[in-house]
Amino acid sequence: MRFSEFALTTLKEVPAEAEIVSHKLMLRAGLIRRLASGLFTWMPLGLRVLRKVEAVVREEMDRAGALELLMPAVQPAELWEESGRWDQYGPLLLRMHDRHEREFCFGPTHEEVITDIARRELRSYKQLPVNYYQIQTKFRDEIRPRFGVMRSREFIMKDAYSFDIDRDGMQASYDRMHDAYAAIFERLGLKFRIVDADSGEIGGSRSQEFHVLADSGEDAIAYCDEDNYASNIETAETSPSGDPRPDASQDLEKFPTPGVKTIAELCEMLGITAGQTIKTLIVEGTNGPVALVLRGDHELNAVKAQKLEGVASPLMMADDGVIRRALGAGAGSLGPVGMTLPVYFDHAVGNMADFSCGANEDGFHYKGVNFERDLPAPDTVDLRNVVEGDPTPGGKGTLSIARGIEVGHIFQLGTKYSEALGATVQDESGKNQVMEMGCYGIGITRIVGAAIEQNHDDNGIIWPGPLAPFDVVIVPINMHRSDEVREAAEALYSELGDLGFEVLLDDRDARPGVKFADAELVGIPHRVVIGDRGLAKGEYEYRHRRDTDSRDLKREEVLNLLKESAIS
RNA sequence: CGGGGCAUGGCGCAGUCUGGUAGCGCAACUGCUUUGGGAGCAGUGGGUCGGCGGUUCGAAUCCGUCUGCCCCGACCA
Repeated sequence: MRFSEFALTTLKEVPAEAEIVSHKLMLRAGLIRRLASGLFTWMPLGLRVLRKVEAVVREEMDRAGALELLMPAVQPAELWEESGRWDQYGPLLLRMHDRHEREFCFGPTHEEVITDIARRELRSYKQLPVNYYQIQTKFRDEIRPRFGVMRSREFIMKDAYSFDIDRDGMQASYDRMHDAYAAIFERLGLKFRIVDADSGEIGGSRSQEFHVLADSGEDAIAYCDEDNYASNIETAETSPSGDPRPDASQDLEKFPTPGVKTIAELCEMLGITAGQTIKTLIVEGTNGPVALVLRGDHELNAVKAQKLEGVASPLMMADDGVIRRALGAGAGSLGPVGMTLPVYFDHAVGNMADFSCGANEDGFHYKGVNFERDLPAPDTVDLRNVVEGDPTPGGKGTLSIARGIEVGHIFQLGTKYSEALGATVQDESGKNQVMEMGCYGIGITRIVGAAIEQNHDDNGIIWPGPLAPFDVVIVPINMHRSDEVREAAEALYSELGDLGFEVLLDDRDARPGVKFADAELVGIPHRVVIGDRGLAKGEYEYRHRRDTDSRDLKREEVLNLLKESAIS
């Protein structure tokens, strides 16, 4: 491709809408342009990258025995009513109707459609296992689209669905996808981690997420390499410490704390740390509000809390009126002493002694509170997010916390959808069996953003080789004034093209600095500079995007080096 | 959806408080000079100042209203 024919516009200044690096760089390098909130056009350069991702995903899916098909993006409401999700899915689902007033939605996912296909196509256990996949545009009417392509409303997803006769078969299909996903992210050259996850809205039992590690990631991951453990923080479990509770050494004292509303304020007033306090959160319950008690420095884990008996799911904090009616005090002055609501204590609270907490009376707190003396010893449950240094569930190490971008998610669905839609096959004895399903998603468009988050510097993008829109950029210096330079550049351009490289020839009549800056912004891995200066010595200048210095090489050396890089 | 902010050429912004000629930088176009790290000079094009309504002799500027976008929270590939 000749730069002069590529209609690429790069930006020196960043549009104000962009906040994270990948979004800024994608706009500046001309990969994407925004149409409306959460809607992006993939420009020619960006599309080249997208296609690279697709190609790798497709190859590995095919290799794993999955079958590609393509389902409609628009889906009839009836199917969603059959699965029960028409009412469940809520505003995330973009609904519409046709000229006959029939209801449809723009598919946010395709469990319903694929299960419908499966129940029509699959008759016998002999046809199983089957794993269908597609690479297709989804729409989710996100509450808050942001970060460019990372959380857009329209996005491209690879979604796959496996069908098996029994649980063992499903497990095998799941394991194959697990391995295929690992191979995909490996090949794409991304640093990633596989973590245990909550199965959430889609339903089902086992589920794991694939996270690209990046500081800007929206998810927190708890992991421990010694113990071979990794989990989304949503599902990382804590257990009671085996240590005995210390004895009480202080007397219970109630004291005035006018204006103290937060743990931080309480700590400042008493000169203690948050770890010596207790916070009491009131959430909506299925049968009136429920109190959740955590150590002051810990964070409530919503996924864990909403699974507790009597707690409303999805989790909702009780509003101030409810709290006041139930306890006679505001949110800043609550505590477990004399608590009249059903209450859950976090494991970590069970080990506390001489702690401080609210007195359930506005403007008053207790200090020197102790279990078994001031309130009954608690049964404890897992309520909080793990923190750095917590023991692993296996007990062999301690947890570290990293941030990640979720680019893949695999689920064991079981029979949730096959049951609802009646997707059965006959088994060996001729009896109808409900098929066991798994589903497997990869955010194709998100991968592009995630790759940039992980691979960039001050000058721009540094594409991992397999993702690069071009392999090589040729930068001729003064091409329009030097016949030697022009001929050398043209010759190299066509030769590399013949060798199968994707080459960008920067044939613009621009100053060198402009070309260098664009080459770096766009992030093409290999750069070959050709100028009169080097040609006089029979040399080209080569530099990899990751290198800080360039090397003067003979033409043959450049060719060999590129050929070698293509093999590895 | 709740809270905060913004809307002025393609992009980044000033001007708004205190009403009176729409401006700067980048980008684009033309010409000349220049050519190894985002060049210089001269010139050109492009904006109903987000929409609608109001106040006023006069509105980018004041008032009302609507829309769009961004940021902070619950959702997710």
